[in-house]
Amino acid sequence: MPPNTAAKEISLKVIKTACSNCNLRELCLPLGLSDEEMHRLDDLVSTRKRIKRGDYLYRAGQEFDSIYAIRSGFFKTDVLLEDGRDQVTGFQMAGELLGLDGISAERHTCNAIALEDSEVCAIPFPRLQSLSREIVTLQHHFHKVMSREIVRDHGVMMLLGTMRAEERLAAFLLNLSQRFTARGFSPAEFYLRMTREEIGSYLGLKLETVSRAFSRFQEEGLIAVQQKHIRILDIPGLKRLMTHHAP
Amino acid sequence: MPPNTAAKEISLKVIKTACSNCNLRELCLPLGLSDEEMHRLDDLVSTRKRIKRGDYLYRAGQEFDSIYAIRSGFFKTDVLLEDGRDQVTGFQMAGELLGLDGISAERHTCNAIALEDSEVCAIPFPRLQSLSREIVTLQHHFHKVMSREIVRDHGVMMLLGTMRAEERLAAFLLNLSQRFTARGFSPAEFYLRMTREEIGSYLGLKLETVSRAFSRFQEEGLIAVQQKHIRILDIPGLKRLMTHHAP
DNA sequence: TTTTGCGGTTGACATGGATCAAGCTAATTC
DNA sequence: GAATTAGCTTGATCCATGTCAACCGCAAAA
Repeated sequence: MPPNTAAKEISLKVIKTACSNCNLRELCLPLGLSDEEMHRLDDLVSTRKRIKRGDYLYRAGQEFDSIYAIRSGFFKTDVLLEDGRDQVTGFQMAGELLGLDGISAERHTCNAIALEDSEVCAIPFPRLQSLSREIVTLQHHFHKVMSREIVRDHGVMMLLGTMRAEERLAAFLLNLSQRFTARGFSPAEFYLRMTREEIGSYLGLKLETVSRAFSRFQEEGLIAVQQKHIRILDIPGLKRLMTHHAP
Repeated sequence: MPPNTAAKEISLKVIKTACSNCNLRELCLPLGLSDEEMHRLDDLVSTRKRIKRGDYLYRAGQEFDSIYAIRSGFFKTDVLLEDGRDQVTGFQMAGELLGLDGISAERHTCNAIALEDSEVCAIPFPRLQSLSREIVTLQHHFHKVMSREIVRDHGVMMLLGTMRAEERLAAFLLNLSQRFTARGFSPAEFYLRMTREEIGSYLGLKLETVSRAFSRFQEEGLIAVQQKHIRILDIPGLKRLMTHHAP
């Protein structure tokens, strides 16, 4: 192999690691930054990490030092209660941040587990804090990201507190669809990365209930399910289900 | 009235408005700041606002410009769904912050309603952002406060997703008890500021279920209830209820 | 003081989702 | 390619909580 080829490969790799060349920059932390600012962020976000399917990115109780931006792949986060019960608190995909809950006690409060082979950018939190004191846009955006997480959680609380099983699942599918769309994928057709049990845990339901709801949706022509492959056939129908099925 | 008395009163009032003289400073935003830093925060947090019982501090949809620190009183926040369903997303007491959800879209996403006559300090958010670029401790603390809110929400999701009615109520009472304790009140005896319906909405239960759970706790000698007056008789008993009643 | 009404309690009954159980499907391992 | 297994589907039954309804009690209004 001629040496210049190797050099090119290396340099390509370096370029690909930078925020400024990441195709997720409009979804992720760099949103709204100028070129100059983004290059300063590049220095910070240099560590990339591969996580195999099933592996932990971090565990509850571990010391917190970085937040993570998902570059590719799919994660779930879950919380464990002392008595063994656990709950999935979220599913995260490319361009989303993991670890914000750890800031509060400087210790992670949940587990983050890859649901497929994934790649994340580690962002050392103290350095992010310094940089966001210098780059106002970064500070503002970071605050918005944290706040958005709070709003998202309120949505989940709403779902768990007031919706019935089928409404919850409809809301879940519509949410996935919308997030896939934002990433340039089909809004109507996707593979679920999580099991029925994980969906159930997230939605406060048992896996059997999730399965039955999928079957019902299929019978009613709202979706086509084949294991983890989902095609949404009637988005307005799913939306109607959510608003008109009030008790 | 001699003029110097009036002057004294005014100056007292001014002093009382400042963070540096607020007895909540160890719970609230100023936590960890030096005297000099706290005085700089004082300038920012100058606007006090009284909210009568039943009145809105802000409403979902309103433009966001400030977060609020509760100086005295008690609030609830709730989210409304299009179809009329609503859910209480939290109860807030003195020293806690309201409005963090509004940062994300620069618009409040929930209603904040006083459950008793209350007083809040308005903190203009853009100014808080500037100041936290200058005062590192303030920046760090603010990040922790936001993160703590995320962790709290995960706790509620856990509660709504995996706990049964009596466990939820036990968790709720223990949480109140602990927060009252942190404010120097009795851990065992307090008045609820909210109705059974509001508790139910927060816990994802109907008011009848809440009422029955209260009665059951009383029968079992865990608490003494008389309307809104609660005395916790057996804190370990309530804790046991939460961990050993797993399905 | 009496009236009114909201919030709370309690009972009887209904039901959505949990639980238990069996069988199926499609990966993964051998 | 067969065997194994994790994940999924479906049916039968059960139970916690919701629903509906009656009544109680305290606080505000008259």
